[in-house]
Amino acid sequence: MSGGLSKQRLRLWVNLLRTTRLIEADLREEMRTAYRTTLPRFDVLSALERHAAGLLMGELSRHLMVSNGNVTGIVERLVADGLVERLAVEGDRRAILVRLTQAGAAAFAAMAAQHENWIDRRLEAVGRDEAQTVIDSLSRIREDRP
Amino acid sequence: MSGGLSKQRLRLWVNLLRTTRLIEADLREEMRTAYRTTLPRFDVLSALERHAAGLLMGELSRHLMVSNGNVTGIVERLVADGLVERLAVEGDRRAILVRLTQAGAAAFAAMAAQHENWIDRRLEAVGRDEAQTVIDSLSRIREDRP
DNA sequence: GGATTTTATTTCAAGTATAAATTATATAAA
DNA sequence: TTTATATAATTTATACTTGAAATAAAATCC
Repeated sequence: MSGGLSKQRLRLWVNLLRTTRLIEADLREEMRTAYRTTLPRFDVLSALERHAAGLLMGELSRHLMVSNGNVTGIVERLVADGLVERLAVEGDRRAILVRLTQAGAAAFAAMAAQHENWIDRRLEAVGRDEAQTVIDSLSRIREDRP
Repeated sequence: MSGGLSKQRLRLWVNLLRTTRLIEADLREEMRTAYRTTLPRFDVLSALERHAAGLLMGELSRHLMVSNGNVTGIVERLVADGLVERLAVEGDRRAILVRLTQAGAAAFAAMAAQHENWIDRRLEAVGRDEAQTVIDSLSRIREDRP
């Protein structure tokens, strides 16, 4: 045993989990009261906003790191609300392209600005360099695993 | 605007979320295949293991940072499996004390050792000092907000 | 003591999540 | 071509999750 290093890593994991959950809870509450929406819906809109040409259901699922079937349901509700549209894909009749509608893009723009503010306040305790340090560590963790 | 600091904090949040989700997905898969169980169940057992005298439902819910009603369901299933027991609380007939059974303690002990190994491998990329640095940053984020 | 409020938990409806099975289509191989 | 295999998405069954409402018991007020 390497001097309790594995215990230290376990502590890191617990800290990661608790911090993420805490911030997620705050964001969920803000989203709910300010926009009557949920985090998963926001996440979908956010991914689509970064891909103006649209995304396939599978791509969306991989971007968000949630299961395929899950995305089906969330997109369904967003379509029902007119924020998202589904389009047939030229040359592959299995695939479906999902894209923001104008209403969806507008709704997202308003939310995204507030979202950035909430995060800014929530992470007030970290400055630029410290943030970069943590980002680097997290990136290395994610990349370490082929 | 402070030179894009809020954008940097947003990047930090995205990194936090992606890393946590990635590790959670790995752990869920390990838990499922190795022990036919789920992360939420493991989390409940873990909290109870750290409190041998048991926890009230409300305490459990606060520890795990999940809603009250949620804990009810998970504990229910753990009770059905004989890993957890519910006890009346002397002097307060509203409260319910939840505690590991012997079987639950044994099951958890086996899982916990493996869990630490999985985390150790998953966080191989970070050493002791780096881990401490990240833990400090995360702790400060959590504490910054009364 | 009795009314009011607070606290502890459960129930409920709706949404989110997974894994496994299914459907439909596309691609490759024989 | 026919057959086999792979891919894209949905459906299904089950579990997790929340917020709000309901229940019940305690604590506080007057």
